[in-house]
Amino acid sequence: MAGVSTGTVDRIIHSRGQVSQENIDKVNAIIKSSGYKKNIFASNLAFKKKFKFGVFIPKASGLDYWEMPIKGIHKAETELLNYGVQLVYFYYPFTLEGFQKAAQTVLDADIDGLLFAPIFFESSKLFLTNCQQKGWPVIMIDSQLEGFNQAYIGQNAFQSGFLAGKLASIGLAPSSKIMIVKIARDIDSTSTFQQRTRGFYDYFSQLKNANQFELIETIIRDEDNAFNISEFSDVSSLFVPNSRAYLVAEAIQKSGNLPIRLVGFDLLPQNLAYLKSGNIDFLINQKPEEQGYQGIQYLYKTVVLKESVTSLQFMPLDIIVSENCAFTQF
Amino acid sequence: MAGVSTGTVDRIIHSRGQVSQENIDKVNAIIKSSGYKKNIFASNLAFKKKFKFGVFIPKASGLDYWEMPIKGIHKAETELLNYGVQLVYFYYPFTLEGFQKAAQTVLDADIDGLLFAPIFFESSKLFLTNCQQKGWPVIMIDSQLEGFNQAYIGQNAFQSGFLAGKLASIGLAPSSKIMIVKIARDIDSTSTFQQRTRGFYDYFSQLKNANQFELIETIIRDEDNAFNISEFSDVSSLFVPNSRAYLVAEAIQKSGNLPIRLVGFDLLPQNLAYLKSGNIDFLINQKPEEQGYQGIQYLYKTVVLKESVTSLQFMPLDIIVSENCAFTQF
DNA sequence: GTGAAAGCGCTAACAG
DNA sequence: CTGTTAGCGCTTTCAC
Repeated sequence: MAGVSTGTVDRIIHSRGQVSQENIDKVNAIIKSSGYKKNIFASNLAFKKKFKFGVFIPKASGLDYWEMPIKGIHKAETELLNYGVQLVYFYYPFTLEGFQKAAQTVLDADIDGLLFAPIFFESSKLFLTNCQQKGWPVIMIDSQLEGFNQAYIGQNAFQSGFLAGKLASIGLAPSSKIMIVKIARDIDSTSTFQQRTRGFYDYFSQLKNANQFELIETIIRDEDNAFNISEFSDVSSLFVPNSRAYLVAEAIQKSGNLPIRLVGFDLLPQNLAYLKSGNIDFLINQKPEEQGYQGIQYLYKTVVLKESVTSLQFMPLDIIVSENCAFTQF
Repeated sequence: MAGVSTGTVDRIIHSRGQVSQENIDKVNAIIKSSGYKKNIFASNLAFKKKFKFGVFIPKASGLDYWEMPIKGIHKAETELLNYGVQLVYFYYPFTLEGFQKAAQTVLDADIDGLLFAPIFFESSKLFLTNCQQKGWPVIMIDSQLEGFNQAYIGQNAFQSGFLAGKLASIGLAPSSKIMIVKIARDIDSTSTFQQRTRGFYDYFSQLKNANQFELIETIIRDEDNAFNISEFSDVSSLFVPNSRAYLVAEAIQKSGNLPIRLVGFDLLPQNLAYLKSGNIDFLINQKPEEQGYQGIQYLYKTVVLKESVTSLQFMPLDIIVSENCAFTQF
């Protein structure tokens, strides 16, 4: 239509340069007016390059949280198999040293994009700077690296704690005692953990009658140490700001199923078991499978399809009780 | 590999016949052992046919529920535009006659698959039988047509009522009064409505102490009739088994924000407003946008990609409170 | 029954 | 800067 060859049109569409401005304008005008859209089938057929995306997350061991994002990542991998996408996995043992060692391997790899869980904040910042220098598109899941304007898929940790405040207190008699149970190896004093706790407190401070509940805390440093719930028999509701609610649930069950409200995070098999037995009342689901799946899809859309995608996607704050846990997706 | 031409292989793969059994076996064996998968891009490129899917749902009017699935359908439509998919919309006025009239139009249409909301049960059964005779792949959303072994994406209505029972009663003092508010034009006495109500009752009958709560009902036939909440000031918790909780919330607000728990369905703008104002406590989200989106994707995968997809997909029972409503997807 | 061959629309390498 | 052309893997027609 423009009186030029397909080669010229191709150069214009893909901005490969080496075309006269005159032709660029002419062709772009025709593309617009004729509503031309390229045929994806023909395009993918002819375009043979394979894309490699790195997956840089902690190694799942046993009934681990990190099995869950992997599940979603595998799903995306299967779906994109015929679409010229290949994943390269970099798992690392869940220690700072393990992370740092693996980080170097990742940086040496030949990849076109990266899915990354920035667990270790300081090291992650350094690592991310290196990635940016290489010009890699990076999508982060699970934890948000503040101060970096990078793509992130995961929950708003503050808001999830805020929500937990509601769940821990709804329907409770005024002046009830609510306790935060901090089961924290040092690794867990992550920003996510802190932000959830802050959000939890914030919920109560914004209530119209701020003194309606009494908030206390207890800290358990060693998670092997049995939690003695009977010490806290006057507490109505418990909040565990990480995935270890099952440890508390176990204690409650052993003490004869005390009727204490318990709110926690993550659909680990252990947590689900106590949800069904009634010892855990609410779990907030981070949708880790979805995070993994969406993360890979993000890379596909960004790198392969060159679409512009919103880079900040907060996962919904999914409330799970025993009555709806069988119907969660994935 | 089998020493035959591509033509022969093609005839075998598509079961077009006119091939010797010997070759059929030989080629099938090779396909299996070599793990051959056909290149979907090349296939679709050579196979020039465009696919038309019908969308057969009620016409949305104003701030209507049916705007929501359409949102998801449009999203899928945009995504699949370049993939040889075209949608044809058949909207109908939300009456039995409107449905029946439109149904005939749909049956006369030239489409390769159908997304369908079987609101009017009896007529839908007849319609569906006709679709099956035409060999159309059909995906139903919103309501499940029992007795038909057809693809469905939507909630399990019974279980959503069961969940509502939990939400309506959690934390309540024993012997509290809980009321079901049936705001039903006759149209609403749908199976979905009934099933939710049954699920709600079932929740209370399976409680260990079945007499813990007192359940009552009230029926409002004409939704323009103001609901007089002050008649029920001894009620602790209300359940509205359809999307009209906002009518009750309005009454509560007008009566001075009585502290009554209110549980309803669907994130209509009106409902969301009362969720934020605190007059509605829980909404169960059917994810109608997701249903529309997934429905079209189902047709695409089934018809275009010829993948086998699970045909029964229950939507999650999504619990929305004011603390997480800003983070729902879509 | 079977094989040969002409596209499908696009990409990318090559020759000017 | 521009045009030409050989595929990409599959479908389908036509000839045998």
